Amino acid sequence: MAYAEGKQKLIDAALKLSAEKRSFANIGLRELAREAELNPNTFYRHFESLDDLGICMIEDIGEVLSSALREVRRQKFDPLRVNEQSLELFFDFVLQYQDSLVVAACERYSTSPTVRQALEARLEKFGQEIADDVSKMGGLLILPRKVIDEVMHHIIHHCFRVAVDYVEQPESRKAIFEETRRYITMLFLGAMALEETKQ
Amino acid sequence: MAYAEGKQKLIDAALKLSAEKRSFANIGLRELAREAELNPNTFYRHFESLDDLGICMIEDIGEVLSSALREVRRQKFDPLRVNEQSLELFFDFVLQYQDSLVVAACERYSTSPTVRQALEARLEKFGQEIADDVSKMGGLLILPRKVIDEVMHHIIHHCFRVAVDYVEQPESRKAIFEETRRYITMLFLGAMALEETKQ
DNA sequence: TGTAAATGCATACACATGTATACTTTTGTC
DNA sequence: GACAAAAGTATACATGTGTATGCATTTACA
Repeated sequence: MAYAEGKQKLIDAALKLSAEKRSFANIGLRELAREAELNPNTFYRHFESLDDLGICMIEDIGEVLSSALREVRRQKFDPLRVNEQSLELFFDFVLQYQDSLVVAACERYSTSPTVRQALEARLEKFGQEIADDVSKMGGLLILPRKVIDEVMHHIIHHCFRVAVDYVEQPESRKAIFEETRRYITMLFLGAMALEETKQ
Repeated sequence: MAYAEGKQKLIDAALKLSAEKRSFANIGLRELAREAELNPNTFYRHFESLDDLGICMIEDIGEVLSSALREVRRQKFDPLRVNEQSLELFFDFVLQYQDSLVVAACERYSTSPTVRQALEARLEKFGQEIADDVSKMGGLLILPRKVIDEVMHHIIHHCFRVAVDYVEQPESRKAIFEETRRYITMLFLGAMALEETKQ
């Protein structure tokens, strides 16, 4: 087994409560145990502090997102002609892993520097993975890898930001979808224009 | 007088503690009173709940930012040739009102929906004010107002996001500055390119 | 200046929290 | 099957919290 049953239960409880509250910082150890249906003291068997649990939770989220991404990567994705299909894939994925997405978005401003850092590192990695695909794909994109990274960085931040609203405001989904598509197109066009002015 | 002395003290305390903790949600009423050097119960004389105080704090921040913006608006600002001068103005302003900026950035994902909403409204207004200037200025920008609003929306979000790092990582300031400049240029160029493909 | 409202303080209480100590149950291994 | 480690539980305690009640002080204003 990867984790002891209780440990995983506590992590799951943390994820659920964090998503509900949009904050990991003000979750109590007892509250956590209650949600996981465990004795409060069991917490100490697995974690030495709440921060410790926080990092485990982030890693858990990272796993979920990365493995889901592996699926998405199979699809063709042309960022210049961002088609409904590829973005739909992303937003479906948002809905499927709501809690992970919401927590990832919210904890970027976490109270705990350690949690924040762990998350930031994961997000960066996430962006790189997508940038890999984009740069390999080539196509119309003659952008240097460095610029692709830069653009992806912005896109990731945008997507995680709007993901929260996308989850919680079903009536806005269409608008968010469209805004995101425009945004991505805008960024790539801008990046290319900027590149041209250089030469 | 605008506010009773005690009320303002509590708001200031909330701002300070929120910025330190990067979270308003897990501040206690007593903690607040302690920071403000007031009796815990005095809180109830001014606010009916913590949420109530939260909203007052956001409005306070809004005032600070808007009045500061009025200063900045006097300056010429050409987003297409984003020059050091205008961005420096912004980042100076970030450093000057650190706490307000940090809280504004962090509370976008606040636990309390009411606080979140109040903040979002303020930020939107903030973006509009800047868009006013940009669109009046005209210059090379032949973008429709709607598009300017859209671009400003993205820029505001970007700026508030990086503001936190700008405050807390002095060694990254130069990089953040440069990245932001590129970002703004990229967005405007992209918006123009997108507009052209329409015609 | 007198008086009522606004503001602030002291005490008190019930409750939830984090944590320590000691005990029981489950699990894996020789 | 024995036994040690891992996981889970029960009880207890000090501390911090939100809030209620009652009283003191300041402030505004007629």
